[in-house]
Amino acid sequence: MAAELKPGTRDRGRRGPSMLDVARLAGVSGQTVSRVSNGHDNVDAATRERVLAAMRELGYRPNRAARALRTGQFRSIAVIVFELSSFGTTRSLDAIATAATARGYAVNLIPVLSATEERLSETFAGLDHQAVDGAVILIEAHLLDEVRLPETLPTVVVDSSALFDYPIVDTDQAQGARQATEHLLDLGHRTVWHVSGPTESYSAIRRRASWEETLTERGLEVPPVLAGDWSVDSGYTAGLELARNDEVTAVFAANDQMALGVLHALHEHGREVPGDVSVVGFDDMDESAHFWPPLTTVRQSFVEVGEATVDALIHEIQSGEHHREPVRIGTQLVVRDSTAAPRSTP
Amino acid sequence: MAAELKPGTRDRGRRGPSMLDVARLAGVSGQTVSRVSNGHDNVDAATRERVLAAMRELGYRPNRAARALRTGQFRSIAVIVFELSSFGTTRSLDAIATAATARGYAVNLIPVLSATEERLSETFAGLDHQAVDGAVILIEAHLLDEVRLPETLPTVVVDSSALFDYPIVDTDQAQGARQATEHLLDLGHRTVWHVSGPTESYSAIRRRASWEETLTERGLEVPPVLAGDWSVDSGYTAGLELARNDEVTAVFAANDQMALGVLHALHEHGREVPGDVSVVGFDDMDESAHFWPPLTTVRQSFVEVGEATVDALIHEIQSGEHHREPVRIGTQLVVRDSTAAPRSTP
DNA sequence: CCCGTAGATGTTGACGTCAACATGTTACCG
DNA sequence: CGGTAACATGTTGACGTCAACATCTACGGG
Repeated sequence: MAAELKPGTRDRGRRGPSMLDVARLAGVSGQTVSRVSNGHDNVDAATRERVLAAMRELGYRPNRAARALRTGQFRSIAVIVFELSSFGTTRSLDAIATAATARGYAVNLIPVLSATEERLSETFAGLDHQAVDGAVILIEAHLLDEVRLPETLPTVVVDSSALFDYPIVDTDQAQGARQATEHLLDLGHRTVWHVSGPTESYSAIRRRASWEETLTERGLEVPPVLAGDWSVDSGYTAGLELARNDEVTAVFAANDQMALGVLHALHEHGREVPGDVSVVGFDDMDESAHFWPPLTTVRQSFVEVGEATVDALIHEIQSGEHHREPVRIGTQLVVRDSTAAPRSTP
Repeated sequence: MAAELKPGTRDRGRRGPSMLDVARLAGVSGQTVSRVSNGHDNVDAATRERVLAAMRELGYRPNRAARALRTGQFRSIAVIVFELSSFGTTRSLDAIATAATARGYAVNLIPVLSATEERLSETFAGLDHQAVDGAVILIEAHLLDEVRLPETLPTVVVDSSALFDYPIVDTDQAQGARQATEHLLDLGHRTVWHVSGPTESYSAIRRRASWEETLTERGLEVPPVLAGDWSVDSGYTAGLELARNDEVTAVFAANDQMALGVLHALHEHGREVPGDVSVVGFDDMDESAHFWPPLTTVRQSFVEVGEATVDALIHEIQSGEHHREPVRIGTQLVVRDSTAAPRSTP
């Protein structure tokens, strides 16, 4: 990609017109301009027209800094992310940014440079320096347990934690994991192996717990868990182990990226998918439909989670109260070619 | 994922301590606090210590709105994106955010809700409402040709356009495409087919031009281009066509996602990779090493592009001048299993 | 014909910070 | 020992906006 600068001169340094400039041109007071600018209705229609015309003529834009200084609100929220490499994080960020923008809030993207406790503390402390009214924390919760959250700022943690007593918005991880597991069992598999996300992630923990519960409910053996970290590489490593074990006929990976790694390892070892082994993922990335074979997976609605998250945060910002009603966003199983009945059903 | 709110009370509404509170506690004037706060060196060491102690005790944080109002600078840049679905965009955003944060600038993420001209104009107009000193535009350039860029704001367009006369920072698209094409030719392929990015993208245009040039230089036939749009789906569609054509033995896709689509189509039609057809991508996504077969691709350094972009923008913000020296960031061919010599070299 | 009232508009001051300028203090020079 | 540079610190006002309050006008009822 290329970067380019706009040519031509530009009067940097000179500030734009202020409310008073508009007021002068329209022959009214600054306050009236303010009222028009904020959409208050106690302004005569003709006056409003005159002010709007003046605004247009001067190219007036309200100064956000002054407004924020005066009102004490920035109309801006921070989103703290660790890495944009994981599909889930990226999608959530997109959804949150879209929802916030639609609600008239700006989004401050704050990357944590490395996932050490120290950096994280630094970032949270720095949050007070940012011009924001609240924050969404898009980082696996475990890291937070050691770290003091900002105390003076409304905060929503996406991916809940044992330390916080009531989760507000969540993809229904349990439902999704159950759908994946049951799909494989219903096809006739004896049991289902699991490649989990990092133990520090509560999403991962819930998916795993639900997988285990589903097996137990049916009185089935629960195979040992292979722990990954959401990355393709970790899925591949787990896959190598699974490929060596002839007993494995069905695998549920906690996300699509790890599922891809598993597929890779199985291919390498000449185990056919879905002939020898069936694989299910979680997320439904754009790519998943084109894996080889196309991946059966669980689709979650990042859009809904993003909207609910932003709503909860804005509600807290504006009212000072928590939104106590938990919201569960449903999941949907998408069946593709990576799953089939086991070759030899006894 | 889950969202959760911090429990406990919090004194919303009450503002934090101001400079004057600190000044009072430290027994100095507000101005001295300001000097300490801004790291000026004309403050006595003992006084500075006293002020810092007072800041710590009160939990003082400078108010960004007031500072911005006073100085006229927000120390914040906007990044305008269309969708976070494409790998390149996401990676660039990550790199830009990291670079900007490291340089003390906040990042305002501004999503364009749909890629219509109207929405784009709206977004650019709205830029003046944002509390930012400059903007990075991370949208394929073609859309911009129809749209007035913000005029009063330093702006850097990532992915240059014919309308802007000097690209500043760029992955060396030409070099990358040449590496990919030559790699295939050096393996003994007669010619190389190309699945291009959207014609509105200048990155895509350059990759395509360089591929064509490389073939022409060697006096080889230039096959018709298959036009994609960066998406996996479009790669799959192009792949279907390529799979039907027995003459095709080597394909260069303009990004990894489309390469994945091509692989899918080839598999479906029973054409072996790399036995029958070799495939090269562009980007080196995390996933690419685990495609089946692992994908040969061109790695580009988003980090360097991001840093150079932010540097150029900040330079313009602070000096008012354009940075005229173009920068080209090199690419690197990563050879994996998706490429090999053609089966029958005549 | 006066007063009350509602709605439109104006005036004032403060939000927190920092640049510019003013003042105070120390120390070194010839 | 007066003069003055070099440095530390203080005072003042303005950045652009909006809430609170003050004023003005028009109109209807008594």
